Amino acid sequence: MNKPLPRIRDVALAAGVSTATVSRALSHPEQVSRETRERVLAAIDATGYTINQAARNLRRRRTGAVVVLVPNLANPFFSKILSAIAAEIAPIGYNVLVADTAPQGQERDDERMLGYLSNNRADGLILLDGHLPDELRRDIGGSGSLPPLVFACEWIEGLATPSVVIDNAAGARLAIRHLAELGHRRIAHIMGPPTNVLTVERRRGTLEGLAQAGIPAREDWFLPGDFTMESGAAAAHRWLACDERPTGVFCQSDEMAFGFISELHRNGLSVPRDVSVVGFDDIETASRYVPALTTVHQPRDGIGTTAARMLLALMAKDDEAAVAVNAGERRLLPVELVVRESTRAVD
Amino acid sequence: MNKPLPRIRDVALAAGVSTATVSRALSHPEQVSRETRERVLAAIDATGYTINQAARNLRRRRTGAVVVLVPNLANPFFSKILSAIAAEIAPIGYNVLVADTAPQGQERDDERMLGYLSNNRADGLILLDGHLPDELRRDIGGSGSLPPLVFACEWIEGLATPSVVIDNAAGARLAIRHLAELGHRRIAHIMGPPTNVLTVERRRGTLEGLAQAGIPAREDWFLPGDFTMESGAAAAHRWLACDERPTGVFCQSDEMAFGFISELHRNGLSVPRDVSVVGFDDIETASRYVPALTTVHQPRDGIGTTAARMLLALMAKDDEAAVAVNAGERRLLPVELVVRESTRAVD
DNA sequence: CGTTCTGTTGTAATCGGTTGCAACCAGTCA
DNA sequence: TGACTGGTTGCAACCGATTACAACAGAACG
Repeated sequence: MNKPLPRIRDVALAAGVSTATVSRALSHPEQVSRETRERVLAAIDATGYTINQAARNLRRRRTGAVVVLVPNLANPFFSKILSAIAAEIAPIGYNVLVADTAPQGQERDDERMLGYLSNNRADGLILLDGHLPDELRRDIGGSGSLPPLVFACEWIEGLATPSVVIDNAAGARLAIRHLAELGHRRIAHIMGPPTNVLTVERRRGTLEGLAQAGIPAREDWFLPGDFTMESGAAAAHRWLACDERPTGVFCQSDEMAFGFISELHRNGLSVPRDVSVVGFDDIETASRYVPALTTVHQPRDGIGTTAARMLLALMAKDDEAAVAVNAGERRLLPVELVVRESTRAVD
Repeated sequence: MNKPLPRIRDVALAAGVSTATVSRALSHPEQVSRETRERVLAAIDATGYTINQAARNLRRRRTGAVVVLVPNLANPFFSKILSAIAAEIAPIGYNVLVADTAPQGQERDDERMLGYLSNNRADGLILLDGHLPDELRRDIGGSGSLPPLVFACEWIEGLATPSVVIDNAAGARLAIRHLAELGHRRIAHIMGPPTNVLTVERRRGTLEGLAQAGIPAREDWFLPGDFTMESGAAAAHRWLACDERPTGVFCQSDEMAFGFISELHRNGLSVPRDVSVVGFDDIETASRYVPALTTVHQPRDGIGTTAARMLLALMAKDDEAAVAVNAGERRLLPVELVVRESTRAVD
């Protein structure tokens, strides 16, 4: 039933050449005469040979894989980016290996995460998670034995690593300005996890936006959250409890906006009638929510694609100098505000 | 900068033993005396040794990877299942390799997909996509050189392959019965892609449900769709055009329900006031949609977890007979209806 | 015609672990 | 004391590709 797979030797035999020639016909076709090449290809066809990646990788001293560390695979925001990365990298012949840094139901397993990073596991690394174990931060900083690596979306403050990110502060400013232009003066702000870099940046942008609009910031209207729908719902209760309710709310993620809006709905309130809401991310559902969500658009495809291309570039060049040049490069992708139905002018 | 990684030989040297002993200390600790084992572990620590997977895999004639074929990574429904699979498989020491069978922006690349299936790419396979190239179907049917494989969610009619699926027809019956019990007699049905097995099953369940409720099926109320929000929106227009509009709509996916509802909303209609809507899947957003969506719940975690465990079991046993027993096993997971706000009794 | 060059092919070492087999040791038993 | 046992360990042959190097043939050249 499980007959042994044909090896390169079998192909060589069938084609009447040496294994070296077969190997070259596959890896460096230009080094083989047309005639032999065709004979080899025919033999491969005849034998049904497929290359043994493990052997090739061992000899070539590489792994043929790119690891993508995702904070939460189940989150559509990340899976879309992952999808774009895969679409870019897989056709080149690399395997895309996903690692969920915070798998559901399990606690973070730093041990295993570190395992992914050792450079005999992958030839390249894309990190969508800026929240890494300290041990690793040290590795990245020092010249540890890490493969080329690119951050996407998130990053680690103070580390000069290539990364592709959006202008989070600018996005937040856009959101606030939009609300301000609609006449909102009492603006609440639902935030992400306190230690998250995105939270910090968007918070900064929010403060700047408020300042630009001449609206004094009220810290008690900066509500805690963690990017999830549930935390958005929790924030809704805090909002309901305000004695002077803000008329506009900027949520640091679309999912929190959904949670917020749906919880208000359960309490008989409606958006944008009773309050205007702006999200952040522009995930797929945003345009099909009720009401369609006004939000800050992130080019998720672009993020994934760009990160993948940067990584491939890094992996391609062994040239130390060139790598050094790119070391700290931070590609900044533009954000834009998409105005839909969830915001309206104050009465 | 890029000093060579320590090899097993270096560890052996440091510990004063042979490479064989180091290898055994790692792979078969019980075969090594406690004393030596500790010495080896200390040496590993001291040298910073990490095992070279390519070498190990080559020698062990395995790949250490499990491939998951996903129809659409960007779809939260699948990414959640993938997440569950990863959570189950990664801790065991396997790499989880994802392959998007229909990557965005690119056409299906059957050539590459087949590459993933050759058993020197992965030790096991989980297929979330029942729509496979013919060439492959043949491989699965025959005793080709495929690794153990499990279908999840979808499957291929007529192939005796282990699979974990939900009772799609039962789910559809539940949905229809619910609408019928609320007094709906004019019921529309928005379907998935015609060739999809899920579409077929759910359509069958729908017909059965209608029959059980004594409602004659009206084929002109079976609207085409493809599981996406956009197709749901398109169906909304067909519904609007009906001269005698159905009062209840069963959508074969939550996303189509979102599309349908949001498009009605844009046209000034509201759910469940003007029409009751039932979805299918119970994706994360369903409970936070406005209105919260009544839908057929799929245990996505359970699907992923079960599929992963079945695969691991298959991979573990070399026992041909045992494999044969499991060959056609179809694990059926239960569905249930979650009643929320998007449905109500007819006036 | 001898020499050099170019293009093609084969030989064999190598990548870095794993594991069958044999050697060895100490302890047990007759 | 010698045979035997069971537990540890080392030797060396693998796994299956890649590639440095050498060999060789034919072309081009003086």
